Amino acid sequence: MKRPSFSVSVTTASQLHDAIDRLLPLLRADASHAPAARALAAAAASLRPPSTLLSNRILHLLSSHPATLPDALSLPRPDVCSYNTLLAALARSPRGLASARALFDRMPRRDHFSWSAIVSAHARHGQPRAALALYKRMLREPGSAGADNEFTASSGLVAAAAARCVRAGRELHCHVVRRGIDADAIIWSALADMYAKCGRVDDARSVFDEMPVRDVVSWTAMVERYFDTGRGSEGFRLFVHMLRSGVRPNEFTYAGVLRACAEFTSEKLGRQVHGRMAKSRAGNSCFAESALVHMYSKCGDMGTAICVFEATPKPDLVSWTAVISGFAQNGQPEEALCYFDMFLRSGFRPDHVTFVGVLSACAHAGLVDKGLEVFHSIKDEYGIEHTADHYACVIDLLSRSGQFELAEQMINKISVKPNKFLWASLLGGCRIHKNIRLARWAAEALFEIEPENPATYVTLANIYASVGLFDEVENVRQIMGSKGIAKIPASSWIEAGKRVHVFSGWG
DNA sequence: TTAGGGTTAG
Repeated sequence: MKRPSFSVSVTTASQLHDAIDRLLPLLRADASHAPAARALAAAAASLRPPSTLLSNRILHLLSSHPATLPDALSLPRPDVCSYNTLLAALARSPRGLASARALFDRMPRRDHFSWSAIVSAHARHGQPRAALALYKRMLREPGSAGADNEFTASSGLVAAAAARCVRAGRELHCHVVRRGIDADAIIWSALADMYAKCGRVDDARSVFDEMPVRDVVSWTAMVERYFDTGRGSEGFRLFVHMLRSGVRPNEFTYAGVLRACAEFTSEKLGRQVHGRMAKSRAGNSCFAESALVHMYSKCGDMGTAICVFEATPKPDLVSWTAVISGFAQNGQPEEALCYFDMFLRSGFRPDHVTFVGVLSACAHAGLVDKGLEVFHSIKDEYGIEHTADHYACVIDLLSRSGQFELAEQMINKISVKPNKFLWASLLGGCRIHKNIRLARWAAEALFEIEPENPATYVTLANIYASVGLFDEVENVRQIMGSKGIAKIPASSWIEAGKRVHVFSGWG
């Protein structure tokens, strides 16, 4: 039985204000403080004379947790601030958009607090176009000419970013500059983010360069934008620039840069970053250390990866998953499964990512029964829905071992949309076991997803060649040529007697 | 004019 952590014995207005200050963070974190909040509300209601300020603060307190939000909604709303408080609370709750909008529409009066809350609510809840329309409506609304400020403008920018609408974003940018509301750091961050989300990384960089203040977060965000768009070298260059500017990286910066080192398999840079991390407090987070494990395993150095893991003081789910997946990807499935056992014995609960590692280990080790057992346990034992990646792994497992009947059955009753890894796994299995019918099926699906990927054509041609279907090989070659997918020198398709040799690469 | 609204890194 939990002891009540908060006792209500307050009578004066100032005692009530103090009590609200103390209770607010507690209630936010834990619904068990709901009775204390209700008691404060009762005490405030009996106070004479009544105070609008106090009742709005009570409203704020009660609306800060879903458990007490209904209490807040039943209280009187003396002024626009009361409405705004409830509006923001509804906008924060996962399915609260409709009720937030209904409240907004019923409000007797609206100010810039109300508009920024409703615009950002629509942007956050997947309705960015509606958010932009509301922003425009605000500008037209009689009597609200001065309503837009840096708060409403940044909500508008979030909406433009979410809608991937660079036209609206640029308009807002001009508007912000014209109105002179570009003075604070948040609006600059929102501007840079808007351009980046609209695919204009260079514009985001221009905004970044003009920012009046840049902190570690804005630097890290800008570096990440380069990585996310595949512009690794610019990202690394900006990271070095950041270090030279004297900005100290934190664990987010390190994790992002290491992830990029893994992606671009830049082991040398990764080791340098590791060296720097070792000297910094930020390097001590298990978050950054997981990124190190991931980087080393991506670069094929499981020895160092495991050293980093063993030295992590408190490895978490992500650290364990990085090790398990690392072993699986580096052709050491037994170690992967061994670490998975240790992980389970340490009392952790795997998540969907952990299972991708475990299943791919089973596939690499050819452990069909174990893999199927794990696959079924994901849903039956752990209550986790199967993802497209789980299916891809299990199809890999089945088709590598030639169990095409089961693989086909599974694909036909799959509960998610099959991804390219699933079809590529099936195609790979068909190559080993020379299954023409399913190879065609897989290749067709891959052509739909990635019409330009030469690997699919080459694999399919290889499969045809392996069973002597040379006309089909020629057919594939011609399709590739006609689509201009890759320049294939005729010498790459050498016909020697009755054998066609298909190279998997060309210069 | 106290209370309520806005951003960026995994």
